[in-house]
Amino acid sequence: MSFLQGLNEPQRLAVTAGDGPVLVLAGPGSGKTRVLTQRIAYLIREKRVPPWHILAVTFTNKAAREMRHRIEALLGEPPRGLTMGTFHGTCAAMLRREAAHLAPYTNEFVIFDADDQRQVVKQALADLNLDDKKFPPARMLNYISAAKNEFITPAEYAATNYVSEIARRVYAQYQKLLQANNAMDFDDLLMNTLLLFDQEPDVLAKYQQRYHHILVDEFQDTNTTQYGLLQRLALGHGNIFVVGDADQSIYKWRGADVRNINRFREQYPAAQMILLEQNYRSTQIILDAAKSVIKHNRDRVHKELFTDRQGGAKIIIREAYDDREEAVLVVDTIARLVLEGYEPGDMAVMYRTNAQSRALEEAFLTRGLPYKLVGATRFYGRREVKDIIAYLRLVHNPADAISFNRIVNTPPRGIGKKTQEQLESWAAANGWQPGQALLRLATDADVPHPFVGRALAPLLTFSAMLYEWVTLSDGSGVGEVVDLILQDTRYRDYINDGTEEGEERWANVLELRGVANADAEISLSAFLEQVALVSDVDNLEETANAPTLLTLHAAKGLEFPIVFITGLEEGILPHIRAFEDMEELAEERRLFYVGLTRAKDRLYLLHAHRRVAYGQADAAQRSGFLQEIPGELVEGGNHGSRPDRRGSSRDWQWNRPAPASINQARPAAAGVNSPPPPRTPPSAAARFVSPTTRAEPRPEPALPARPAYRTGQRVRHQRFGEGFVIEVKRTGDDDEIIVAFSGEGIKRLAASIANLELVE
DNA sequence: GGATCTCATGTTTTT
DNA sequence: CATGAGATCC
Repeated sequence: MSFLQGLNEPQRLAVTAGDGPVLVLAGPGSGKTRVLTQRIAYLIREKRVPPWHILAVTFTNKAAREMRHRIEALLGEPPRGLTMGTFHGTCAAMLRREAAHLAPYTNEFVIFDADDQRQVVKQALADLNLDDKKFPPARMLNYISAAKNEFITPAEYAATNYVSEIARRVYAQYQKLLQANNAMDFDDLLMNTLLLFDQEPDVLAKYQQRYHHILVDEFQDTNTTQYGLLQRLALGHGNIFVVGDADQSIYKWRGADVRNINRFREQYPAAQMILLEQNYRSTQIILDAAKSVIKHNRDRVHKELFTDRQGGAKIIIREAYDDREEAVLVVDTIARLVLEGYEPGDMAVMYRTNAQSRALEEAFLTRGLPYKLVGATRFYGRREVKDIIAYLRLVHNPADAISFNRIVNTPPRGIGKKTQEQLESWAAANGWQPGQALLRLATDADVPHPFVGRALAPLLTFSAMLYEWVTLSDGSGVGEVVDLILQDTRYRDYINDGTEEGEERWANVLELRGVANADAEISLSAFLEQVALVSDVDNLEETANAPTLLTLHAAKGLEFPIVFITGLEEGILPHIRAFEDMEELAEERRLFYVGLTRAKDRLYLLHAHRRVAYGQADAAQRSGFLQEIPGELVEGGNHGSRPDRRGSSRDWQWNRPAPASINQARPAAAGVNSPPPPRTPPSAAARFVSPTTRAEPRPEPALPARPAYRTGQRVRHQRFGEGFVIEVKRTGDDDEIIVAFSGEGIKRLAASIANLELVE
């Protein structure tokens, strides 16, 4: 029984638990993924449960993929028929299969993302003659989403005040529009599945009979609707195995309800409860810090987490002058740790908001170091990518008015506002959506229509194109359809305007084309579903050996030997929006806790003295959460405000970090040209690196040596090739060198980074 | 009809 | 700052 080996007692209990409800409360790093995968393997191998009788739900596609691989490794063969995926993905599949019960939906329904949702809300507001200034679409969407997460239909929606009464009406109209577009939003996937279960007992019975065992990961982040789905499916056999950790609940804002854990215990009083308290991930120091922090939350069930990894490197807390400097500190430290033998891919930098990635990216780019970025401007959120997907969606589902509106005149083809209005009213009069109306023009030459004069020609052209694509899509690969669309619309000319940005956009289009071509067999429908449901973490490349930049939310479920958490300031973490509400503050603390517990070996916590927001720098205050870490766990102690720096009249030591590039980071490379040994404090980078990371005490590193660049000097650059120096600017600690390269034009380079070779 | 400009406006976290 | 909406001009 290889898959029971190496399990501790509670893990073994969980893996081999008998039938009936089981609740596993699993601390961070306690091997919950292991328990889930091994239990599935155990059920299949030992209990002779056919894989198709098992449903396993995870939070991300990536987690699902990983678990499937691990199960396959345990079994020695793929678990054929096992249903494993996200709630959304699993529900989408069921809805697609049961579309016959979903009128007016057809099985060609599309999934609308946040952008599309906003468009629909705006349309709904317009339909109801409501001012979208007074009722911002984003706010309306919050109401709508909250309702759906609570499994409340428009008819059941109880308005308690003026705004929620408006929200109720908008919600109702919004749903109508979605149906007219044959579209569902993310929440609908869950909600409509649950509605289907409740309205069609036969359908529910079918799935109850199919799934004898249900396993759920990240149970603390389920919402009411998801709970309802699980509860319905488990009626009867009651074989529901859930794993979660209330301390890692960080999606309350998305409708997740930690109380589902209590609800579960009430609903299944006989449920076995198993605590996983041994942490296999972090050092004692890191675990102790995390425990000290989370202890400040009230009303939580105490877990006694422990680890065998006694001791460990102390936690390093540093203040930078501003966010740019903070980023440089991080990158400097990463470069140094790499020199010490750590793999770049072993490191992650985490932050509260996506906007914070910017400074970090710049620091990496300046250094010429690669990084992996999760989120921010996600690939599938890019304008050009969304355009192409909108074309595909329209081909797939001509009723999709949102996609139609997006591309009807993109690229511009002479179908302006007025023509669009005309088209819309003509379509409405016939009970069509605009896309369907347009197709009529191509398929039915005699159809009476109101278009005359200038508007007619572009409409007919576009109509013929759309018809051509629809025809082609029947029986051809997605890639071919994409190619024809790109060709017909001359999309490249439109997007690639000769600027660097245009190049990039076109490259993104080509990348999407690559995705479409990757699988020759995939249907348009499956392709669209796939691109709608991927998350950023799903696309996280394992292979590239580079540090990962990601939000604390995205970090959930991941682990790294070395973790940096930046922006530990009041207003950032905890976020300013959480100040008023104790519950939200507790969630911010859990978020911090999640970040802390991602680290295996080393933890660096950073905050800045000034932070740029809205393009303006403001004084920032150290996060109160930092105070919750005991001083003995922190390198040099945990001093709230550090007297040696605070109150010093000048921040000069932060003004310009000495860039210690990888090539020059060898300590004290004092050459002939180097300045005298610093009376000045060491560079920011040097101060940041913990002394414990060094084998022995050594002199403070000197600033990098400065080779003698002179105007006219011929130099060679690794990437740019040969050129000659036009100008040398001595600036503070570094020289800026302006070089004219024969092939690449004029570049400004930082001497310490560029690593120029002198050419005779 | 379309391009370009200004202005204001607001940023958490995401399947 | 960065995006979006609205106005203005071609």
